[in-house]
Amino acid sequence: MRARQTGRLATQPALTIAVVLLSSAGGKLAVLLQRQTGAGARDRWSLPRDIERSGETIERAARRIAKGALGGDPSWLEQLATFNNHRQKPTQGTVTVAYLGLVPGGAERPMGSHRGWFSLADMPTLTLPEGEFVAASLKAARERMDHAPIGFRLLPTTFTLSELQAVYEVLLGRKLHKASFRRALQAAWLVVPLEEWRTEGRGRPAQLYRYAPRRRRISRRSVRFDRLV
Amino acid sequence: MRARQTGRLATQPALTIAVVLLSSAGGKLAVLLQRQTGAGARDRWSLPRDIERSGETIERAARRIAKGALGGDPSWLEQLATFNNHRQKPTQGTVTVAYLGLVPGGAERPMGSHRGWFSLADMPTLTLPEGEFVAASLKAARERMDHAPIGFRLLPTTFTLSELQAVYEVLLGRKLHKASFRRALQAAWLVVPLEEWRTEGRGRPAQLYRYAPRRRRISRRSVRFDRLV
DNA sequence: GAAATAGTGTCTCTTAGACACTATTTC
DNA sequence: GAAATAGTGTCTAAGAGACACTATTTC
Repeated sequence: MRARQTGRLATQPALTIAVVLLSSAGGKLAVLLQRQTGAGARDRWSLPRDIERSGETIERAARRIAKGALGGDPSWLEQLATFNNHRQKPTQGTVTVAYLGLVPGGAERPMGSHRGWFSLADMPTLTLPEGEFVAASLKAARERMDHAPIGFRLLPTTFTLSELQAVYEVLLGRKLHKASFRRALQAAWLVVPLEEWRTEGRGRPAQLYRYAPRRRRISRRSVRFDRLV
Repeated sequence: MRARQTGRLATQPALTIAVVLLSSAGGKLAVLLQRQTGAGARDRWSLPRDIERSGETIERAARRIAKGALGGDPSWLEQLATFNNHRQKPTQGTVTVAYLGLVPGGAERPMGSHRGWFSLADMPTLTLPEGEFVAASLKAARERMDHAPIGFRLLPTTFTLSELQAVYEVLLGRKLHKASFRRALQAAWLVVPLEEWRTEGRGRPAQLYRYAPRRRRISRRSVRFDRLV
């Protein structure tokens, strides 16, 4: 039952780990792409990815890849799913574990010529599997946004409530009611106001807030049949 | 960059796929376990599992394993996550993809001596990784219950509303209000009543229902901060 | 002052949950 | 009739969204 000495029948190439790094920039979601480096690499953008190293956990490999692409740690890292490319014959047997990483946005780094943030709307065409990873990451972010503080991980440590609302509007795909949004936020005891204000062009300066969940309300959630597909 | 001919450095054993099959029985959730067969197998219960076969999709492998354990297809099959057992030295490098399968309950099959349904409360001790798979499957079922018809997949095609409510109460971990539960169900247009009734011991017979989602209400869902941990 | 953005008070409509019932069965 | 389960009508309190404001900035 063990792998043959030839190493062909019951073995397969080491796992590939790909990381979809999402951030918010200017009211939109952005994904980090990089040009493939090395000799035989074609000149196209792709997700940060690498092969798992010997003795390394999948989780640690994902963190290493994210760190290598960002220069720092993401604020959130979570496994998405495992795919195998059964479509393409040449890469038959390739198994990729996709991860979702969230990066505090707002800083708008340019990131150089071989690496950059691309708005999801105007993104270069990726390979079919990589496109699926990005789609899966969006789906996951939207599904988990009310179980995990996804919105807060996409923003820097201090933010305005309008910025927070904009992130949630992008994730939900629709406009939210301002007063209602703030009431719900206040009732959940998730943010604390700072004694700082930020002026952004015209208009009244907005107060800055920090994510600091305080009281853990016993979430007496009911069944939500209305969200079923 | 390709695997060496020796097949040791950049390769690893084929993927293992494990399937957590959940069902509802008597107001409780049950998981399907089987005794390991074959020569070197120790006499303990474990999840249905197997190695991915050459050229087989992970998804198809999971379906094959589920079918082998059940004798039929599960009503729901979904990838949970991919784990590697970094704790145990001998199995270093073992990568397991865990799947969640839902099985229509109510039939209460005994399933023989080397295979059976175990209530989650009084389940034999599993290995550490397999225990994690079961825990992850419960977590996933609970998290996705309002995005996917988890409750309906755990019940046979016809069921009473009390049975449905009991399933959701197990998933939520708390009692639900009967009138409120039925109102929400009716508003979502998810079930249709049949002209059949079932008598269960004492009490008024219950009308049977069938899962048949009709009108797709435009789910104008708002942000739910109250569910954040 | 105009335009733009931040932030709030009040009203209404929906809905979850409580309460109290009625209905139909077995014993 | 008692006990048990199914199923419903009504009230209340909470919350989401609409509307209409006030507040503070730049131009």
